[in-house]
Amino acid sequence: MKRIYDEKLLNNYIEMFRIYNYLDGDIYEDMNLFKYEKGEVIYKENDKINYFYFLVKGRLKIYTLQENGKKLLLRFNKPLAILGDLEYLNNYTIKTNVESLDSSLLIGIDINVLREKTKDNIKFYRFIIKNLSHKLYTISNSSSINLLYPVKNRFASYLVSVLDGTKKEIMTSNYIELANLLGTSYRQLNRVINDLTKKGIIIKENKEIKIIDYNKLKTLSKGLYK
Amino acid sequence: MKRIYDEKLLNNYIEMFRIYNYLDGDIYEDMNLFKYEKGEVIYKENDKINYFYFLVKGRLKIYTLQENGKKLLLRFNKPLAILGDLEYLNNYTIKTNVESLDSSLLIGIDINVLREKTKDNIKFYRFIIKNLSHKLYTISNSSSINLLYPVKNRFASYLVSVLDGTKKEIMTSNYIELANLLGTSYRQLNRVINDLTKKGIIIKENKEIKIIDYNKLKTLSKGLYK
DNA sequence: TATTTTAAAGGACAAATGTCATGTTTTTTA
DNA sequence: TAAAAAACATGACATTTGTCCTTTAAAATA
Repeated sequence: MKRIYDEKLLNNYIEMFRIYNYLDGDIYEDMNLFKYEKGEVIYKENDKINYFYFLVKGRLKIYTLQENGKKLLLRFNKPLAILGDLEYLNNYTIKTNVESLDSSLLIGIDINVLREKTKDNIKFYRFIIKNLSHKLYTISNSSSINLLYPVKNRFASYLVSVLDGTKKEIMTSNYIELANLLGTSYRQLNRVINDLTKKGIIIKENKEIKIIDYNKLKTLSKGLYK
Repeated sequence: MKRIYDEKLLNNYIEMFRIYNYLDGDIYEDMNLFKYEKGEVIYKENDKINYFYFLVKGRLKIYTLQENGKKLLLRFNKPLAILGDLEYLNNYTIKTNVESLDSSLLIGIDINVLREKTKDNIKFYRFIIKNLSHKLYTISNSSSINLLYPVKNRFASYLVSVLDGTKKEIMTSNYIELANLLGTSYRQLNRVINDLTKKGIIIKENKEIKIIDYNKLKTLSKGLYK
């Protein structure tokens, strides 16, 4: 982690994501731009929270570690995401690990300063509520899906949800990670991929998964993840 | 559902749960007391939301229905719980079913009136944020637990979490429902109960599960659910 | 380039879980 | 109280998933 002393860049991002819509006044002087490199950890489970962040560039991986050593990827974040909303009013310790997937830029504000300076800022509160609601909405959904459907359906859902209509192939950075994301083992993911390949629904090519039969995939996905 | 015209009772509950800590002024005239009987549905998935509720008496069951007909109990609610916080600022349709477990009393406020009258009420916003944070915190936790641990551990966790230190037996209203709550089948829950019984950890007696060896149960639960 | 490391693929077997069926017990209700 | 319905219990078998291991392919590095 490295602090970036670049007032102009900071202001660019404030402008780009219209952060002035949620925050105002003298809070800007407390904003610091931080750069996290690939693999660097931003939040660590069970730590006390020091900074509230806006992710303005790069991608983050959010996951939990379990006592049995297993790791569960909860989601990815891309700009504009916020970190620390859960801990903003309640004094929880951090409960998920956040790691930078590539070189990321975050605007950080000391959480106590933020609490103090926004304690009457209804715009910011509204922003926080919308963010929390969205996260809750998303996780409620994926949580029940994960529990009730076998990996085959969850994987199909995942594929459908990362496709954007036009694109018909998916870069998989790493199958082990993908297996974690789906809460399963690499072995099982492999079986499922083979199964879908045999059935002519997908094809694996280099590091890509190509969709052959989108309709069948859609059927398998049962409209999950939406 | 029946509206209860009892100003005094309503005021009792407002007093009992200190609702004046979160709301104030002329919103009280918009509060209605509703009574829901056992089995009655308060929120139905995909419906538009009309009322925001405070649960002041009784217990509620929160669950989702999946396309394959399976049902997943997300949690139980007891007073003081709130319904509609997720939909308060975002215009989502309702995404979980809420059903009364016994005869329940709820204070309901027309959601649009509430939105209008609390749009500058930072106390209420703070209350909502705390509630959303708590729900998110809880569900993140249980969600990863459900995915990563077998039913045996989840069931042990469940038992530990519903015990309150002194009590050593648990009323199970219904094993099918309990199986749903844990996201498994009745058959599998039964196997697990038999297994724990054989190992001398619990005993099933009438409609109760008695804890024999709390320490072993605690070990099995791995401190999950907290 | 040669060597080492990491990722990928899949066989073999065991554990966890689900579905279905059938019999028993308990509860509800006519 | 007798009949019907609901809850409970469990065997048999199939499916899903995990663990462990070996081989091969690809990528990173000395």
